[in-house]
Amino acid sequence: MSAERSSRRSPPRARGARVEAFDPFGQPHPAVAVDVILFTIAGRELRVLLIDRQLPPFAGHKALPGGFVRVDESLDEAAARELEEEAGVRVRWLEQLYTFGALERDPARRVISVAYFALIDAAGLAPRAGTDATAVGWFDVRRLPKLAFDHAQMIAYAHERLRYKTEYAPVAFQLLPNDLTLGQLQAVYEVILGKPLDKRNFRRKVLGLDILEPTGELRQEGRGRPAALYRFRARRFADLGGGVVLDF
Amino acid sequence: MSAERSSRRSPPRARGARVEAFDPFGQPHPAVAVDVILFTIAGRELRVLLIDRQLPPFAGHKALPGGFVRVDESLDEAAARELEEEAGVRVRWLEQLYTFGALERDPARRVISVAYFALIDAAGLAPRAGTDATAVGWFDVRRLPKLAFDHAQMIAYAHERLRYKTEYAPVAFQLLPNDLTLGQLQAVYEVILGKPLDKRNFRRKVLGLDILEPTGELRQEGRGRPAALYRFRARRFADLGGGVVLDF
DNA sequence: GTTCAATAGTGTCTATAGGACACGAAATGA
DNA sequence: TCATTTCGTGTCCTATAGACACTATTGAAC
Repeated sequence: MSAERSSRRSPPRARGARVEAFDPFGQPHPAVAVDVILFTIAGRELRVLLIDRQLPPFAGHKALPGGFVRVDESLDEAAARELEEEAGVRVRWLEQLYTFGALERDPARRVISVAYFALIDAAGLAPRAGTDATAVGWFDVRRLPKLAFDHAQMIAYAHERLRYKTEYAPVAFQLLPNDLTLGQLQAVYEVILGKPLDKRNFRRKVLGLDILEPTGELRQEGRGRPAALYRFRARRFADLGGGVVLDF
Repeated sequence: MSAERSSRRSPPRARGARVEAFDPFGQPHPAVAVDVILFTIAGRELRVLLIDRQLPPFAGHKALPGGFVRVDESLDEAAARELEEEAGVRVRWLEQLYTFGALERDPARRVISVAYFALIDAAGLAPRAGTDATAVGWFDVRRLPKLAFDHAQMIAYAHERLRYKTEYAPVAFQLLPNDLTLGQLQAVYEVILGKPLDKRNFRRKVLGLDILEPTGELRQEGRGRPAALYRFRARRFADLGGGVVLDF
């Protein structure tokens, strides 16, 4: 939701007053925001990026990065921009999740929020606080703090979509570096799905999909026998099953 | 789409001027609309409901029913209301499809549109023109006229979602009366999926789902041997796989 | 340098789901 | 009564996925 998150355009005002946007004919009108659920994998946990809200409503609560959509940018652009501004994170791929439009989801005014979700590999784990948000951090989706607005619902829905999508589309690769081992990949699947997988069945299936090519190199994964490295053969993200590829 | 569809709140104005909504701080702001893709089955075709636009932009074009979201209604309510006002159709069930937010999708101003889709059985085939729209009609999805805004894209996406959903959720029942024959049901599946299905495999699968109970009656379907009637055991729509149940 | 601990890598059997496939039964209309 | 239309039924085959256990290679500890 995101009301008043953009401090740039949200001067302090009286609490309790319901302030609305207006259409060209002077009628009150819902405002439009985007919120982004950004997942990563670390420590065998699925984590989501949250920021600290500074302004009411929900000042002091954790919230998803997000903010109002500008009139000169698309929804996809707004989501990518807010993620970069508020969390200092650039993503290659975004997918629209759902649009939340309940009347009282923002207690201060009527805001409709288009939720997006995105995935990032562990290398992007150190987000810098952006201009708008002071603190940024990663939280285990199974142990979330109290969240502003309906952000808990958004995260739950995003997690569900991620689970479904993992079953039929190669989205899990977004959570790993380009070169990866089958052990890493299986660990990612196990974290997302929340259950252990059989190693032999997993390898048979993944290798049968013909989306991995061996690099010929080996990698030492802690101790133990070194594992063969593979590279994800993304056909320009054509088979990610929807979503938006950001080209930069 | 849907800009200026609500004639009630859209007086004539100069062409070409880009009129925007404003947020509480005087900044230009996107407006929010809903559009509804309503499908039915008739004449072994999948048909979609379209209305005639009266006002620019795209005056004279066919368009989806839809309009601006009011500040005192949820998105779901707005979609149901517009469908009833513009097309005289009440539906029991709606599902949010996608939110379209490209900059130039409405040439007159910035409008973000939340698309919904809904299904209705053939008994609802005679929609009355509502207050806003003069003419309402059903069109074969394979042979659509030129459409306003990005409505052709919306319909294509809705059709795709309907196909996917048909494979795993019992949505097809929305397109048939309460009491139905397996022949009718198979015909609906064949129209949605666009391919013939094997009768014996179809019956084995559907009956194995345990969602149909025989009423014990027979129905004469034209000529030929009478068919057994079944009733869909909707567990309060709990297994429709998402969407909004409207209770009235 | 031997042993231990940790991870990598490999094949078979079985159960289930789904696709292909053809004919007799019951009704209507000519 | 005959031709036409739709209803209703069972078997085989194949593909997919789950269950299941052992050897190989490395680093660390002793």
